[in-house]
Amino acid sequence: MELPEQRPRPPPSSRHSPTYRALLAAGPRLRPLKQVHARLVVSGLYRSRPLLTKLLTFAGDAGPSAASYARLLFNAVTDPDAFLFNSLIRVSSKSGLSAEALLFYRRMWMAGLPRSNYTFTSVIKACADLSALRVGRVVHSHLLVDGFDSDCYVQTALVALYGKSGDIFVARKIFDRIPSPSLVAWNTMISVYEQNGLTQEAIRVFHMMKDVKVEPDSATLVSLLSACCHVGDLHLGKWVRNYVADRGLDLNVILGTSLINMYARCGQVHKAREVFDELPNRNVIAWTAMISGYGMHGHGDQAMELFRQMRRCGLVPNDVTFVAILSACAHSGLVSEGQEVFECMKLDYGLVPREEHYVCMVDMLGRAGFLDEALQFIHNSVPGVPGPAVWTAMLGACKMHRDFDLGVKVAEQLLAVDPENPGHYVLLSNIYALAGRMGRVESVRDIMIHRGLKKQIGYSSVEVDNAAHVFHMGDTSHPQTMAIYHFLEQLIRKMREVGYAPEIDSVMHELEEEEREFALRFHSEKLAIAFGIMSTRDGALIRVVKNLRMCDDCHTAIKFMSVVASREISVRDKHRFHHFKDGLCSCQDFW
DNA sequence: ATAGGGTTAG
Repeated sequence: MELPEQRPRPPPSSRHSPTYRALLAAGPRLRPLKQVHARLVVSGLYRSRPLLTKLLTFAGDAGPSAASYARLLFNAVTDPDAFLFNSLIRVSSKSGLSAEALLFYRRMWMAGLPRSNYTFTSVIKACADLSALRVGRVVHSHLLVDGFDSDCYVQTALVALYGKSGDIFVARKIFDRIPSPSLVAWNTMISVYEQNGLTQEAIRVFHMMKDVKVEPDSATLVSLLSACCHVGDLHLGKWVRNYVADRGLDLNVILGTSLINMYARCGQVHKAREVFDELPNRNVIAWTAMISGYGMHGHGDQAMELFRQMRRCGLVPNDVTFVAILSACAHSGLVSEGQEVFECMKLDYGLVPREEHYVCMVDMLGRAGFLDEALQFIHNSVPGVPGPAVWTAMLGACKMHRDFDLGVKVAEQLLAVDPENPGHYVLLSNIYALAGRMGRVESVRDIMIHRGLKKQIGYSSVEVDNAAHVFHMGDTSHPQTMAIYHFLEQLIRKMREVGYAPEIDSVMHELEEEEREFALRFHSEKLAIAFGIMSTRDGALIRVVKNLRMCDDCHTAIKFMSVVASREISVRDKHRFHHFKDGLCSCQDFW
């Protein structure tokens, strides 16, 4: 009987020399590579450029620690050629050593070696990772001189470079010049829009891509899901979910994590959990996403349970995981649990708390009403000068528990630490108003006008007829504007009849007195909800996503809306979900 | 015989 030949890997092409075959068999694994390296040196083949280049690229792909080994290989060569430089530049930028990649590009140029499209893709990627637009433009001019501007790989890299540096118009211009963009080029353009906050444009480009029959892959879908998160487009999110299932696409951990995040941020935390349970491979990031999802919905106990389970499974939580779990504790009033977690972070995992962790702790103590403890924590436990985020959390607690005198002191601290942020002036002004110090309100307003500081622009989006509709404060751009305002007026009248009284104090201070109530009535979330109620069938859930934190008045008003319109209304603000039903909010007013 | 572009968690 003939025995099958025992071979661990398929045989590399027999045209290759034994040494080259050994190299291919080693692959991007450090130990086998070093063995082949030794063999090269012993057999005197070390001067072979192709062998050396292949060795170097494999070394570069062999994990983060291998980059220095690749460097070592390169430095042993006295007269490196263009191929070897290209490999080294690529390896450097891939391992996050972008600045070194640029230095090697310079050395290559000084050595008088010819640059190719291969050179440029790697160098441009290095520039993109550094957001080094000025250097990037110089490199761009080099490639124009050398005539590589119609190479599709180079064009795609340029789109990413300009996109990452924030110059989306140039990115789009380059993209539009690509005759028939590849899947990767489409993905790059979509992600550029998404990363720059132009969600609607990202979705539009995705539809253009579908129109020209380019099949999306998992990278496309990951960007698309991120877009769904931004505007709360659950319909599109579900479409992605079905697309993955119908095509039998591999539910890899990145795509799976994006789906978990999408469901959680679109208000369907149980669906997020379903995806989480289905995921074949779960890493720390997937666990963190799920924990954070529970936290956002005020399910601190479930977040804690998952955190414990994660540790039992032997996974190592990282600093981001701790932000998620601490924030979950803060939003659910789990003070002693949170304090334990904070200690565990330092003792069991040797992590050094960052500002965000301190913010969570202050937030947690403050929300729960332990204002003195929170202040003490700032003074005793936060190292160095506490940053603006710490004071903002403290200020939120002062407002929530109506200690306006302390609030004023905290807000003044906040402004002292970061005098450039317009949002901080608004906070200071609001707390002065709440403390009844109207003279101060006026002077803060004058300072803002004098220094030309503007508030961040708020928006809310609501899903109607399977599409996200975006509203700004006092928005009149919607085709049904008149009807929406009329409907909202009527709604507010009914709300007043059952006891709603607008809280004028919540209005941004820079408006004139008579404008205040008007502005309050037309905050973007109120417009979005009015449009949602008038455009959907009785009893349908209204889902709104807002980019900023809701104001006090809106929070109260929406409770009344849920009563007079008999609707459940879910609002995701900057920090968490608010689920309004029968005049109550799921956050139990702890927000 | 040698080298390519895009994607994830607060």
